[in-house]
Order: sequence, then structure tokens, then C-alpha cells
Amino acid sequence: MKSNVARNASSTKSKRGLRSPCPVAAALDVLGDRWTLLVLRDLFWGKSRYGEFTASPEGIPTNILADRLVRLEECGLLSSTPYQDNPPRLEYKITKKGRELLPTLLALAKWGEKHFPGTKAHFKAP
Amino acid sequence: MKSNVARNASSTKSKRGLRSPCPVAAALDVLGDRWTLLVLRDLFWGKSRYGEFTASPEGIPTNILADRLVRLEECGLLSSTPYQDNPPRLEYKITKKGRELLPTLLALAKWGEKHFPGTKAHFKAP
DNA sequence: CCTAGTGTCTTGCTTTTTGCAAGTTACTAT
DNA sequence: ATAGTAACTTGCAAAAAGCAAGACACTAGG
Repeated sequence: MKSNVARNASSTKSKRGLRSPCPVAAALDVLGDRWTLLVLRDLFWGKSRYGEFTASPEGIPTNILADRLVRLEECGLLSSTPYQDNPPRLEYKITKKGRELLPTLLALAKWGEKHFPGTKAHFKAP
Repeated sequence: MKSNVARNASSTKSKRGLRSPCPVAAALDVLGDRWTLLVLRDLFWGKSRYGEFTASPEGIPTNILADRLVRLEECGLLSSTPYQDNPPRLEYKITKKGRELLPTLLALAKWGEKHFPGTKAHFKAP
């Protein structure tokens, strides 16, 4: 069963050089969409398997999840390891590089809590 | 000259309630694309007019810029005031709510500088 | 042996968004 | 009258998002 990399080789926007000398722009080439930081959030929460990600309250579509997991591994923000051979199945873990996004997620969560009453973050404080 | 709100009433994804009780998800409904945080960065840098935004190194397309300025004002992250009457022209300023995203931008910039060598942030440190 | 269930994807398709490039407007300057 | 300017809008093609169903390779149970 093939990966979906062939379906939309969409990461061309950061495959060739940076579009800007700004680190925010470079970071957003990886993170700037609705779902990527949410997948990272779930990894921070300790989720590691497909069903755990899809069970999150936002209801990520499975083709989007598959795409983001591939891209995040390509960018070195998560790593995958098989946990079963028949059928082959992967679990995902955040990497050191990915963990270094925690300040960004915490800052975003704090801003979100302040400006979207009724929302509540559930990060484990360091 | 009409606004482009009619062209794509696209903020329906956050017009009706939150898609999730998570503040990160709520924040990403506003910020989760490639350009929005870059426009905010430019506002932090003190840019306020159209030509200043388009002069940034990323080369934001003007229809995207127009769209994001409208949405950011709708969300209360910037305010616009006329600086000329003939023809009518607006300049944009970040609001308090928008300034409260500075920790997020700084965290993102720091992560980007570390992982994209050659990039350099230019924020005024508080 | 057959059927149902499961988890992890892929696929087909429609809708939405992105973004290119050119055009429009209402002015000012010469 | 013409050219230039700033701030957009527009038409269109391409890309991405996302719905819903399907495929696969197993396991469990009768």
C-alpha cells in the first residue's frame, strides 16, 4: 500500500530554498495551515496512533491526517515506528525538533484561551 | 470601490461556533494559513500601508493581502483609519488583541531561526 | 470455512482557496 | 491630454481541502 506522496507533491513550496530570510515565514511554510499544529498538539498529549488523532474533537479528515503525518516526518518533527507487522502499522512520536515547538503552542493556547472564552488548554506544564 | 467580502465569504469556518473546545484550534481558525501571521509581523514592524506590506520579501499577492486585512479587522486584530480622502485610502494598525500575539510570533521566530539557518528575525524586543 | 469487525490508509470527486496577471478606479503631476 | 500612482478587484487556472466511500490485511467468533 503506497504512501500518498504521489497524490499531491504539494511541499514544493518549501522544497526549493526559502521564500524569505524571515524565520517566521520559513516556519509557516511548514506549519501554516489549520491542521499541522493540531497534529503536533496531539503528539504532545501523548497520542501516537491513527485512531487517537481522528478521535480528537476537531474531526480531522483521514486524508488530511495521512498527508500531515507524512509531511511532519519529512520535516523531522515526528518519527514513525512500526508497532505491528500484520498488517503493518505505524505509531508516531514527536522528535526533539518537534518538542521545540512547545513554546509556540503554549503561546497560541494562552492567546486562544483569552480570546475564545470556553476553550481550555490541556498541556502538561513543564 | 467595494470590499471583497462578497467574493468569498470564507470565514464561515469560524462564524458559527467553535469547532473544538481547544484554544489552539480556535486560534488556528483565525491564524492557520501561510499569510496571516506574516501580515501581523509586518504590523509589528510598523508597516501600515498597502505598498509596505507588498514590499515584504515574501511578495504577498494583492488579492490575498486585501482578504487578510479585511479578516484581521473583522477579528479585531487590526484597525483601519483613512489617511486620505481622494481617493479614499486606509492605513492599518495592530490592536491590543493583535499585540497579544507577540509571544506566539517570537516563539515561532525563535524556532525558525534555529531550524532554518540563514533566517534572522527583526522584532523589536520588548 | 464463512462472516463481521477493525485500523489504517487510499481514492474519486466536489468545493474552496490560492495565487497569477491583468484590469479598474480616482486621483495627482506634467 | 497623458502618464503615473496606490489600492484594490477580477477572471481564471491550479492547488488544496475535505466528504464519503472503498480497499486491504488482518483477527475474532460461530
